[in-house]
Amino acid sequence: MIAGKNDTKRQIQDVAERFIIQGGYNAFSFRAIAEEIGIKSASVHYHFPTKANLASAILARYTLLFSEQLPNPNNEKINASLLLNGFIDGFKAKVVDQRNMSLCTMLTADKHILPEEVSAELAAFYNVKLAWLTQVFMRLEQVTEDQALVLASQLLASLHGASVLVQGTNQPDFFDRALSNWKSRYS
Amino acid sequence: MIAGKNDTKRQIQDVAERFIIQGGYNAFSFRAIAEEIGIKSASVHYHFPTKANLASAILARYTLLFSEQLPNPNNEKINASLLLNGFIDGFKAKVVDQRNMSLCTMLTADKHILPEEVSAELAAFYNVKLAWLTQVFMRLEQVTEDQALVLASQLLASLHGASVLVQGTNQPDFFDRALSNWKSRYS
DNA sequence: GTCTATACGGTGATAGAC
DNA sequence: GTCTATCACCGTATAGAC
Repeated sequence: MIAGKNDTKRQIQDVAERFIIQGGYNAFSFRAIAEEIGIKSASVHYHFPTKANLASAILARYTLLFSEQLPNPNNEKINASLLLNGFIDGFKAKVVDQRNMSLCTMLTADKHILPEEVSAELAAFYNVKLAWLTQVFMRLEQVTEDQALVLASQLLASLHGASVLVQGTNQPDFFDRALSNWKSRYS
Repeated sequence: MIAGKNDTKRQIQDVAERFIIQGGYNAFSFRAIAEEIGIKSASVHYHFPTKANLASAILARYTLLFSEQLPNPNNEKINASLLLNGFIDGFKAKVVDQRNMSLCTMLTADKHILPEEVSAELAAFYNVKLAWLTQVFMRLEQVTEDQALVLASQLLASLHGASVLVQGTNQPDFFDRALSNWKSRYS
């Protein structure tokens, strides 16, 4: 066996994450997950006792992975505008090329029906992104942290909104249109 | 009776719309709707045979109402910057003050699991908004229609993204932060 | 760890009485 | 137009065997 110890547990999270990305919190079920990976729903419950437990585990894993993949915003060897464009392109790859919304956007939409356990993880994830962007903008624009946070909020809103427009209109072009001011500013 | 002929039909749509706004397409049921307005689920099916039928009726009504409430973008008696700020403030009132996402944002999130009948209505709605904003920007910036569409896309993305950030972070302040560049530009 | 079996409520939808 | 009654699922979750 090449697979690691927690292979089934990982598979469950992978499949469930995909379901959430496609249809939100109410669109994934223990039965559907089990069927897809070839086990029974009772076995899924062995790894994750409740639905809330599974969902928050997925979100925690997602946040961790995302944090690890972000380069150090204060690494002087990397140009700040390069860092920013990399962030934008990474977002584009996820939500436009793959015709999806991000996991956190989907769960945010379902916030009203989310178990507290899950919604608690969401704010933390947004703060990771905002903190990173704030650092980058401080380098790029030589402004205070407060002013950089405003820029970070503007860009992050543009990114999330662009993904909504792309999905809603069926026109992938909207992403570049909606982000054109940011791209030209730091090209 | 003060109520009009189609009062029950209207009530059903009102309640269902609220459920969708709060939890998406999978979060409303004929039974829950019926219970809230004091009838049985079979009676709901009398007015709207299927779930897809009800959802698309709600979206069609929403689009129509929205279109009717928009002022004529080319009415020279109204200042163009006033039109734009009115649009932004209207959006803010819906998604920030009421702590909700808009109906179309929610349905867009659920696009992958939407009946074709429903998803077909979505693009049309976005196009109504974009066409209106494009007209306003043509007046404001004296630019070509293509250039105005870019501005319209940028603003609409900012608005939708801001609503996501507000929900996800629990910080209503993010709306004004994310929109500050637009507001200051046309104040 | 995974299985079978099962509990129990929710779901969209329909037939037919009033 | 609204009702009762019913259908065939699907949902989360658990007990207990292997």
